[in-house]
Amino acid sequence: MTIKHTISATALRTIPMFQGIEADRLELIARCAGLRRVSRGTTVVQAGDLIDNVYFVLNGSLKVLVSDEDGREVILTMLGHGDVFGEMGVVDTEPRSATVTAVASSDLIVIAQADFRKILADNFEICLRIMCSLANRLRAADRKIESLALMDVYGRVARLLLDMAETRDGRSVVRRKISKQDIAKMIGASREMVSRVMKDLQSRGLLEETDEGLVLRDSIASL
Amino acid sequence: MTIKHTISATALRTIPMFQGIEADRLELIARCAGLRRVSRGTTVVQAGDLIDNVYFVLNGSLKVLVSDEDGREVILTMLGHGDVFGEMGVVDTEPRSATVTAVASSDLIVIAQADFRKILADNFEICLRIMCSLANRLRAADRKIESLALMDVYGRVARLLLDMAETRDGRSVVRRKISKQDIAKMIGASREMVSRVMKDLQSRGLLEETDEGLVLRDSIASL
DNA sequence: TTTCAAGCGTGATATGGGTCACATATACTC
DNA sequence: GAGTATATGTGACCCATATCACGCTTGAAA
Repeated sequence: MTIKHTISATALRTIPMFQGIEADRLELIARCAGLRRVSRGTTVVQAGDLIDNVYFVLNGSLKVLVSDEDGREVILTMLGHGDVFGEMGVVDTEPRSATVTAVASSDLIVIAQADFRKILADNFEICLRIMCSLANRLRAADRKIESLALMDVYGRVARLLLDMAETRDGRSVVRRKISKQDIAKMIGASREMVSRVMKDLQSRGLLEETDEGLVLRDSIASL
Repeated sequence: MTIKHTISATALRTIPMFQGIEADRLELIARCAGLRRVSRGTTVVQAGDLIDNVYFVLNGSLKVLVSDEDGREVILTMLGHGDVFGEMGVVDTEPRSATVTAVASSDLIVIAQADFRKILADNFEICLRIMCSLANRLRAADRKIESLALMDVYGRVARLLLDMAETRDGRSVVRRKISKQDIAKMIGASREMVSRVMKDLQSRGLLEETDEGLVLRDSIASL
């Protein structure tokens, strides 16, 4: 595991969590922070591990997943620039509840748990932002529970695509490249079913594959 | 809506969140707190509402639920003594994401959002505990996602019962009274299916209805 | 180039579990 | 105690989806 101890306050500032924090405080934080680069496929933390560090994603992409004894997986979230993980271990002593794996090579800021706890104690603003991030993840998780319990695979695919889309000159477009395998794991469906559903959505004109990414028609929202 | 402004620091102290807080600070907190009694069926907060208050459950029982446009419901969690809700509104400005309804008459401590934000700023300990509670709820939500995505109704019923059980002279027993309707809504299944599954579990001796409550046999865990 | 691993498309088949349709039961209100 | 809602058992039906079993593509490694 390669950790360089050369995080500048400037690098920290690219993370929303640390924006607007006074320069001298940020300097102190930077001093506890390391950089870790991971390549595609690397597992950063494993479910069941004891908690060690808090991580901030500088760039790249990672998936948070749990799997059962037969190896079937569910992807709980995808993480990208600005996201935090491992912060739950700072406030209690439970082991990691999920595995985090890089789906593309990524740069992570690493801060030891104990250091981060001090940072929280000294920076109420960061405390609030961590709470805010937890609250948002909880809302997202609740929405996922809702969709698993109430919607069929069509609806779940549609919702996922809409959630991943950004507005690009008036159209909703999913830029991020994601495999159907992984879509399936994110919505609790089989890979085959996702294939069939997406093919059908394309033939109905609700979805179009361009080199820009997946373009969604508005009416996909009503599925 | 009946709110009495007569919360004593002693009442606050029954809530784990406030245990171990110094008496004078607790006194200040008590001064912003009101008491609200709600009877069975009362909806305390409604999804979509703007956030107003933070609530702590003194006693009773409430359910947190979301429903879709056809009125089909999912119960996200049950709340009981010591639980908090509405705290997510303190850190951001999203409207309420779920509805909270009393399933038995309950007493709630009510604190206005703005007051609670000040309390957080002055009490790092409470800040940490709120984070801890958010983290635990997130873990529980993730577990629920996992079970919805990977387990069948048998497994989900079994897991729910085990989660609700307490150990009572060597046996796992579910004391809390809960309707099969609500079990169904908690695990994303139909009421009928829950009936059938539980009947089957009883006939296989994995589950027994006594006046103590539902007694679970250990082997139910392997479903 | 060959090769190996991952991802993908698609048909056929089986089934878990939702939905409908009742009959019963239990409880709460007046 | 009558009357009205709310929870429950149970059978029949059938449909949305998982699963299996292929063969095809693509991309990276060797």
